[in-house]
Amino acid sequence: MEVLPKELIQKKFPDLEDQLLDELLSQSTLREVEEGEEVMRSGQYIKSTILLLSGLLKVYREDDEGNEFLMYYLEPGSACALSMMCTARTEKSEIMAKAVKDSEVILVPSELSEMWLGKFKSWHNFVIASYRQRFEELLQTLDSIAFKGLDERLVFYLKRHVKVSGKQVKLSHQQIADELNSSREVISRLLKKLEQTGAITLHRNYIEVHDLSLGV
Amino acid sequence: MEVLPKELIQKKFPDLEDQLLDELLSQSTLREVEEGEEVMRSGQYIKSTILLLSGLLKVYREDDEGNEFLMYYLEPGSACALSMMCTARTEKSEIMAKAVKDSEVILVPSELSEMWLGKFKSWHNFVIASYRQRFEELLQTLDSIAFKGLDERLVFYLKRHVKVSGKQVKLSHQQIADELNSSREVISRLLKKLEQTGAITLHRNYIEVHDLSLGV
DNA sequence: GCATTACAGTGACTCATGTCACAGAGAAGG
DNA sequence: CCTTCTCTGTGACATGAGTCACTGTAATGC
Repeated sequence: MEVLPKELIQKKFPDLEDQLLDELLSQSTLREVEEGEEVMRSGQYIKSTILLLSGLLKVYREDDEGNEFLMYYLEPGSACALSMMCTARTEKSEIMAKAVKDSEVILVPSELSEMWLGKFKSWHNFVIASYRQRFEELLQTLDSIAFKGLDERLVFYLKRHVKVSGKQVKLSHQQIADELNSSREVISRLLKKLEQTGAITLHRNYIEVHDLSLGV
Repeated sequence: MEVLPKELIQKKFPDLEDQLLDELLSQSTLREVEEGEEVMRSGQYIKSTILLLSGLLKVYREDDEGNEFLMYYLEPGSACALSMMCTARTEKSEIMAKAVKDSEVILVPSELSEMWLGKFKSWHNFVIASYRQRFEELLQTLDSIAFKGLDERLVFYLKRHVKVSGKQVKLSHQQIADELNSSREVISRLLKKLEQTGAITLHRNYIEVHDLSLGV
């Protein structure tokens, strides 16, 4: 357990009121997670709200057979709505959060979070806003799965990735396939096509994105 | 505009505090919608929160080409979280709510709803609970699309339908196909298979559900 | 009662994805 | 330098789902 730098939190979460920050500082814990490490799993341990201070998390679904798909990324300054959401986790699949980069997260015990809802207007707004944003993102994901072919989903996926991590996409085809719940060979082929349109350039273990609008 | 029967609302929304009900009664409007009528469309008109008093609504997504798929059903006593959620509706697709049966909805202007969040603890809880529940249901839908084949999705769909409307499913194959974003012929075949397992019996314009667990 | 319409069933075909089986090319480690 | 592993590329094939064309059959309307 470390000292939380108030200024940093304030910078990342500018909408939270001062008094709340003080409580946050005194009552929550900071945790550093390494790239690849699992941050949470729905319904595991004591539920706490997770605030992301630095780094990058991905939130994804995993079913009983090990299939997974990406729900969305979480960037610093945002909260993992799940921890508040998932009262009853659904039958067979779980929601997982994993660090994509080394990250720092703040863990807020649920009772506290619950209490703050009534006590601090800014916390309340923050939570509501989080719900909204996640809901929207989830809808987008849903859309892309329901209506689009894998080719478009791949472009959508790359766009999101570029947005959070820049144009050097350091992923193997296998990893991408996993997150789209597809298979490597198929992704390889689609990526090849994208390369032919000039949208991207393929390298070993990373992809250079030029202009994804060419890939449609 | 009619008089809202307080007792009825109280019965359907037992968790809302008394004082809130009074404000609700005096400041919101009751609207009756007929089966098949559109209740809302994301981003249309003034946004208001919708409380369902009686009947049944379905909430679904529709993309620019007229494809649609069902998100979830709303039963009396629940709120349409969307109206609060969808600040920025996403590019090309819209969320729609349509009455499956004749229904009565209460329209709460957004400013009011917003204000109540701070003023009434019970409203606040109600809203949070709604968010949670919708989120969960959306996740379930997402799951079924992402991981399951159309056969399982059909079973999942029928189950939901039975839950809200009973074992006499009065739908044509075409309607089902639409809500699953599939095509009639395919649904016909799958239904046929289900009939062969004894899970259902097919009739013209309606399906009799016996035991969907046979259909897996 | 006859014509029309909506719904349901079926076979043939296409297309997108997924799977299997390999092969080559870099990386990594000794 | 040689071995081994991981990542990538590709062809052949299987499967699920969508589409087309057509038939039959119950409901509806005049």
